[in-house]
Amino acid sequence: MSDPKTMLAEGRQTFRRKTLHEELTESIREQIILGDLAAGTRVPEKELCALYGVSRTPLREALKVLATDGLINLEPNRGAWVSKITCADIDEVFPIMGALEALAGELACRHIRDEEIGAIRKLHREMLGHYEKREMGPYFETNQRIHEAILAAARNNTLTTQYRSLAARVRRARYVANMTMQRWSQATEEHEQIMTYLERRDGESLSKILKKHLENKLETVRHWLEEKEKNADIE
Amino acid sequence: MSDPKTMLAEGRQTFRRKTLHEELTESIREQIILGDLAAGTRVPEKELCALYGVSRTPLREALKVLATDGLINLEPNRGAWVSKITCADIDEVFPIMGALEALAGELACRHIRDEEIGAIRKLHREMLGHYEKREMGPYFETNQRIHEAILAAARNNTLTTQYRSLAARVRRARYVANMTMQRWSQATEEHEQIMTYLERRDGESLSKILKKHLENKLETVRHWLEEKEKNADIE
DNA sequence: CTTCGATTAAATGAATGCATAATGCTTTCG
DNA sequence: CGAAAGCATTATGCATTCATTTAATCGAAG
Repeated sequence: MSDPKTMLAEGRQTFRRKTLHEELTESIREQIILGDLAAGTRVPEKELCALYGVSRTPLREALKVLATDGLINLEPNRGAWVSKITCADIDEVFPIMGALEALAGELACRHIRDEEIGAIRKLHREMLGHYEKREMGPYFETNQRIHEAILAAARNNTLTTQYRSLAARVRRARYVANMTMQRWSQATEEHEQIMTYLERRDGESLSKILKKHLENKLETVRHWLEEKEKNADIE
Repeated sequence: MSDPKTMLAEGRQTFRRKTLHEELTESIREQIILGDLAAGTRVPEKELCALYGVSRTPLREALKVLATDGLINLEPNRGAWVSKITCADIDEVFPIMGALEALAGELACRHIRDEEIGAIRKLHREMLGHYEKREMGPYFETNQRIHEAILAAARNNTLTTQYRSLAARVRRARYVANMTMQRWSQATEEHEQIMTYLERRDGESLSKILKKHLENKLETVRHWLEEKEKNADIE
């Protein structure tokens, strides 16, 4: 897109001084995604201003941006919250991510170069290693990099942006969700198929399996969230 | 999502006072979509402030939001432009819209009620009337309402939001693009099929035809934009 | 005449201050 | 003793002001 941030990303970003509100947006977004700012907590402007040592103006601009991204809720005269993830949310978001990943797979098969497939294959093997050692954290990490690589191969910046924006909203949940061993092995199997279709450049099949992969992922997160919401009712 | 704007939409929005920056965001967004603010024009803060009679603070907040929506480009210390629509842009955006509409169709078939199908059928007939009378403007209008109705039937607010955001970015082009008669009749035929599959609640087929519909739409807009960019090169 | 540089004007980035709406507490009355 | 109303405090919305960057114009040197 004609968005300067993406267009000039590689060439200029390094020495382009960022404005305060940009840095704030990134920083706060990260805090939310990583869970440092827990879902549901209020975000008083004054407090964050003190924390970052800035005035309210750039902070408020950052909050507006995060609100349109869906990470924060703003209500006039009532302030800002870190938006909660509910079952209803992920029921909405995962199918969309599925559709986007399906498209990404289709496009990737058209555009991907051999060396990129090689790189993904490597990531895939790495992920298998983590699976066998039951290293959940590194597994997630590598898993995410694979999906990012497929997105990159799709050569559609807007698609990447949209996907990331949605992913950020649910990532907090995905980090914590404990997969059952059964689901984990199933996911790994799906990834095997993803790899196969990608190497065959079979866009249609890749598209389908990616969509299904997301549907299954939804089930995992869903179960976890239902438990959590049940517990939350108690307090 | 847990966005208060959507959650409280029916119940409270009517008597919830809007803030200045919200009104500004809406107003400017509309101006851009309708083409009152032409693509590529600079948007000096001072000028818009004078126009709306507000200070720079809420205006700047509105611009930040529009920038994340992709309607405006912001470059630090250099100001804001209404983002241009290039061929590259629509090549990126239309496939995504296709994927989203396909999903919408699939979900709609699961959730749509008979009376909703009836309403769409009515819009469909209305659109056919505009087609036969060659009324391009009303045709577009009705066409858009049909797609909106399908989205509504999908019962996925996030999907609707995402779709609208993308649609806004290309709508300016779609308004102006002149369809050839051949393309126009093809589009009408596609809509006939859309209607059929929707009434059969055949999600898979509806999904496919909607995706294809968007692909064809892309071709139309593409041709028009290529012409335009050629002309633009002259100046 | 062209080009490089400096100075100045204009526009954006950020901070401060003021007005207003919302919340919590106290007080009073039923 | 409980509930409602009024007041005080706090936080947000917006305007204003100050600082920094960009760019434009004018002048001087090659």
